[in-house]
Amino acid sequence: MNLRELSERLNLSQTTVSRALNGYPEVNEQTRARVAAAAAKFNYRPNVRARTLATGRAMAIGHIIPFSNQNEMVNVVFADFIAGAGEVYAGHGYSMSLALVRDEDELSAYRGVAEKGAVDGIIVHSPARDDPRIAVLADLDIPFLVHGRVSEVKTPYAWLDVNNTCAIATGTGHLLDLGHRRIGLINGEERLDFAQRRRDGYLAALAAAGLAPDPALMHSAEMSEPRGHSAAHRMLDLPQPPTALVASSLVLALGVRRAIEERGLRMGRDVSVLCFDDELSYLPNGTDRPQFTAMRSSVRAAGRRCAELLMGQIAEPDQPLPTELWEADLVIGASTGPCPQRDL
Amino acid sequence: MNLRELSERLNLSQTTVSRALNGYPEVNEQTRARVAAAAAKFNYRPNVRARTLATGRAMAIGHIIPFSNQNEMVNVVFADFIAGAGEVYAGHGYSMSLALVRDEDELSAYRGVAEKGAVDGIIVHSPARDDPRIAVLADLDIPFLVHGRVSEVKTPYAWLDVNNTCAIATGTGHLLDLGHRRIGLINGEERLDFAQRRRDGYLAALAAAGLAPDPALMHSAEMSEPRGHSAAHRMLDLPQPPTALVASSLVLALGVRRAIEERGLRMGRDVSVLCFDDELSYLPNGTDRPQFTAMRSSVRAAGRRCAELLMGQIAEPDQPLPTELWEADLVIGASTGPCPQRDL
DNA sequence: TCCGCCATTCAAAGCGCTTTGAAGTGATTC
DNA sequence: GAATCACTTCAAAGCGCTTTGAATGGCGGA
Repeated sequence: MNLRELSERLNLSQTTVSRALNGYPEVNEQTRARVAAAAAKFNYRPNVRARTLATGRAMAIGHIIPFSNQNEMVNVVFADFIAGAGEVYAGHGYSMSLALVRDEDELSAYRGVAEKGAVDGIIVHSPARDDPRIAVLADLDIPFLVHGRVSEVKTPYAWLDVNNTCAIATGTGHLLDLGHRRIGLINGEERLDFAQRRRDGYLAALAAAGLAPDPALMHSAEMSEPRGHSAAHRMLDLPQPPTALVASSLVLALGVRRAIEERGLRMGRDVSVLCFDDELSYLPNGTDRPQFTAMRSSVRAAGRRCAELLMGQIAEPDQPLPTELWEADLVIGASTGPCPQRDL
Repeated sequence: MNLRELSERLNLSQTTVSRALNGYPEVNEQTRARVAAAAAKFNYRPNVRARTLATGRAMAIGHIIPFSNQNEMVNVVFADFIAGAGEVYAGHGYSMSLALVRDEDELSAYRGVAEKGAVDGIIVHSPARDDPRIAVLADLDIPFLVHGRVSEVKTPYAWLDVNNTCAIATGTGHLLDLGHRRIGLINGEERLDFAQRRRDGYLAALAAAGLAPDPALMHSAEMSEPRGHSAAHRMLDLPQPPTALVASSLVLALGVRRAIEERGLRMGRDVSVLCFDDELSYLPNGTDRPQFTAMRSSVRAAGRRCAELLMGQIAEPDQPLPTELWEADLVIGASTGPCPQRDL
């Protein structure tokens, strides 16, 4: 059942039927009711493909998720971000088009997704420091918004980011306040922008306390549980082990905790742990008395907001490009405590 | 730059240009080269919307992820499944359209996604025992495939599932072989089909060993870390606590482990834990000496296979509906050991 | 009675591509 | 020299919708 058939059945023109169904005012209310009834009766649904061709809008947002070959890990936060964005899209009649893209086909993939007309806008995930995607997208002349930032790109672009530097500086400062002096950092891959910024925050906090960084206390790798586990072990094996660890994600922190406990130590007493908590729905850190002391910022909320900002950009392309910087909250949990007076 | 413009520039008809670009044989190789060069030069990309209208195929697969209001948790396995499916789609020129759907708008959402022509096929996630979606989709007359099964639906439909009953029966049997007699089950929500089947497997193994199930040792809730944690505590608080626990997912098992350690017990010695491991990329259980003894089946591989099966169905609609049942592997890890001879 | 106006409705022109059926070339065959 | 054929190319008809610009008819005011 298509528009032509329906309009023939009703003895009306396609124009009138289309307008009746789309709520245009220049249709007699009686006619509109008749059309609506027939549409329901014959179970008519307009063909999306034809509609998008005619209107010129795809009513879809593209999300491009990069994943490399060496490291097939799908970003842990991705599901929650998508959930947040998806909620908003649904409320606005947009659909969401996902593309998982291997690093090496990045460029072609952008063409694939942004290929003329498949989507009205794009959200860029997991940007690297000098992410080439920004230039490509700017060139493609399609609205896009970056979840995160791209330090090395100086041309303006739309983004929403957590203040990672400040967050980790605050967190590290909290550990310093507790008296810790040897503090390790277990970070994500530092080619990614957020990880680089978190590292900056860590270094800034140490510097502010007059401490020199120790390369042996800085680790960077993909953010999985076993990585956190092995990195923590390695640091705790040092002649001068850290008394506190900063983990760049809750998943890493889980591995850190396992390592601590395997050594017969207690987290929060013998070793303090602070992590960044994206408030993932399936890995909640607790509300009243969180398991981990953390810098907290909901990635799901970020997804929602990114969706809103991008749709706003699409609706009003002449507005300045939106940028938003969110501050993370420090929440005190059970994983931190005063520095043990080990050598006194 | 569209096809018409390009063909005018080349002094060729749209037909020839279209055929040249799409690899049809009836085009002079010299002409084809000329067309290809011009297309590259003018950066021509065919408009996807127009193409799908003309061909009648959307070249997109829809994924519908349900989430309820009480429980906003996005299925943990979802990201990995999507990653697997996405890889396969990319290789076949398909794109992936996601819809996050609140339980209450389920029906309308199906119309939204399957709305005439938006997608060529649909993958159904997290089916419940008597999932109403199957009937709706069958009615919509669009190819679809269920990841999991729907026990109460008797009409044929395409599916791919892990043999959950058998997997958990095997796992529980393993614990029984180790001498455990009080074994707890920490399951997912049992309105979901897979959880129901896992429960069946647990009960079957107990029955085979001549043991009666104890309701106090059976827990069912959403699969998050804190739920595993609280459920384990509750069971270990019983006058006759279990000596072994079966957890329906690795995330639950993480909470279980935390509870065990909080009580000063050691997992694998004092309390054995067996879980179902979906081989999530960011929560690997280890390969040589896994942290947890587990029934293992890769959800990413399932995603890949589901995508293949669905695309096969779309390509050859007259073939019988595919169904596939996968067996999970028992992998022995550090979390299980012989039943402690507590009261002897 | 005529005119202009408002409320409806319509025919037709796209949107940009694919695909059908026909036609224009030489070259080859009888 | 006419007929056949393979190889290329083309004009035009969709695909199913939206939207423009025009037409229709009923009505009150002049």
